[in-house]
Amino acid sequence: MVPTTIERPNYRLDKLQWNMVQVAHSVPLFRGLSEQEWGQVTPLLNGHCYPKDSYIFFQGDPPTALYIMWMGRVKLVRHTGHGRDVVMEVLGPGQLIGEMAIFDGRPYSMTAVTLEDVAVVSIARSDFFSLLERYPPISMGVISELSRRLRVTNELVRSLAVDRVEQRIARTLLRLADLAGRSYSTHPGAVLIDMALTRQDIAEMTGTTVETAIRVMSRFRKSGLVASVRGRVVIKEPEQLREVATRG
Amino acid sequence: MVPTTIERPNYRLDKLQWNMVQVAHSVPLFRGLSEQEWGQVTPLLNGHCYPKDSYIFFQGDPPTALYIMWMGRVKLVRHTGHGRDVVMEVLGPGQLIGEMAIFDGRPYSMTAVTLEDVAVVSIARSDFFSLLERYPPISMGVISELSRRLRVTNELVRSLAVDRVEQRIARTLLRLADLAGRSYSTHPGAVLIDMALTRQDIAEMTGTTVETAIRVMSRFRKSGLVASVRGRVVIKEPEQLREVATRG
DNA sequence: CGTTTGCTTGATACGTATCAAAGTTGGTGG
DNA sequence: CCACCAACTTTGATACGTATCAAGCAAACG
Repeated sequence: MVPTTIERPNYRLDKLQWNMVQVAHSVPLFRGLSEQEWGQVTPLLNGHCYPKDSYIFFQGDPPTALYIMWMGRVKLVRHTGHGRDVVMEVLGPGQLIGEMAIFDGRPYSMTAVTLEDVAVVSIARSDFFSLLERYPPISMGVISELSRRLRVTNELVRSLAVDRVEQRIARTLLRLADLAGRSYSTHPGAVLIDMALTRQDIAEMTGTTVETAIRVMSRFRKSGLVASVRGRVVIKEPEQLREVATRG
Repeated sequence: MVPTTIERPNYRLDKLQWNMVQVAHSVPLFRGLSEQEWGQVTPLLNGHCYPKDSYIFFQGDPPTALYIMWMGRVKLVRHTGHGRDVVMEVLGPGQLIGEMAIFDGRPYSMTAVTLEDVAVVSIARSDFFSLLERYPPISMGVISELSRRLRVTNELVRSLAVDRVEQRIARTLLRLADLAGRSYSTHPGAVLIDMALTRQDIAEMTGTTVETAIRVMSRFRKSGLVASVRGRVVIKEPEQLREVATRG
């Protein structure tokens, strides 16, 4: 069986029709704007497509644009001196990329890497500022997204500070399941984490090494908690995994 | 020598005169407002004082007010099940406390504990929202503060994920020196971190145990990098400490 | 196909947590 | 002023978790 059907999203990126009105309607950031205001906003939006495993921007780049996820998922990676990168977050449709850098003008603090074929909408830095000034609901959207991010990151800090690798990985899997989970027919209650995810990724999300991530995942597999299907992780026993995540 | 002079700020909290106009002028959040707008804002502000080691709010409390630091410092503590608390951040004058909770209405995600005598200004949740809607510069201020916090927290995540305890503590000390450092006459170049700071605090800021924090600090002391003076840390050799922080 | 990329397992060393006990300091009240 | 108490600091012995180094294996890919 060729995995192509599961690897590729069900749209052809190169033929994607950019309907900015539709974009403006479905992106949370623009919720709260009136019909007329949408008319003002849409001309400022630019559509872009990126294939899997490509870079939207690099850590250290000057902040030129804010990106809004439209289709697919990206990971935000923080590079460190010694090849031990850290994945800070995985973002999906509707979420913002690069807001911090855009806002304070400092370079992007992370690299945005696509996990699959991705479509995004960008707004030039200067345009974004004029939107912020003119439309209070947009500020609200930004604040809301930043708050959410801060909460997620705080929880990550807590987990890194006090949890052991096993718990951190369990937590991460459950979080990813929330983000990209679909029910998986084989097992009742089983959840497929529907995104390309290497052990290296898991290691970088949990602040550990590939080998340790593999060992933990193997242990989970042998206990029947998870399984791997075509490079994707299936959580077979969400409840038991949750137990692992919370026993400390 | 009585330590009172160094323990207590140079103002008497109980006699603090709340001049809200002055507050509004010097808090970054209100920068960008006109004279007239200040007049609208100040009636919504309430002054509070807290002695050292008291709680402004607890993790889990319903979000009733946003606080703006005026004098002194607080730490934001995340409690975990097993007595291993995590200090997420130390905040000083001008910074916001509780914005996230206020914004999304979920309970405070951390406990705010005063590190010394503290004066804060509070705004009721509902009042804060009306300010946000009416005055775009305030939204900007909130976004700015959230961005800053997110950057700091991201760096903490990176550090917890890849650095060893020694480096994490070195980094933390340098960060605190930036925040609350004053030059210390004994040594040229030496910096006194002017806040009450137990080894327990250091441990909770770096995701380790008291014992390990103590061992590392002892090592630093024996190498002449730091010293302890009346419960306060002096960085005697900032450059060497920076070297420890960045070698990895 | 060969080559790359990701996965897996094992042996070993190192860092840090944990448990235990004693020393130090600042504050309190007699 | 001293004695005492509680909180904080220190040191040591030991166990455990995880990183590191080294190999081999499987699957994907041009």
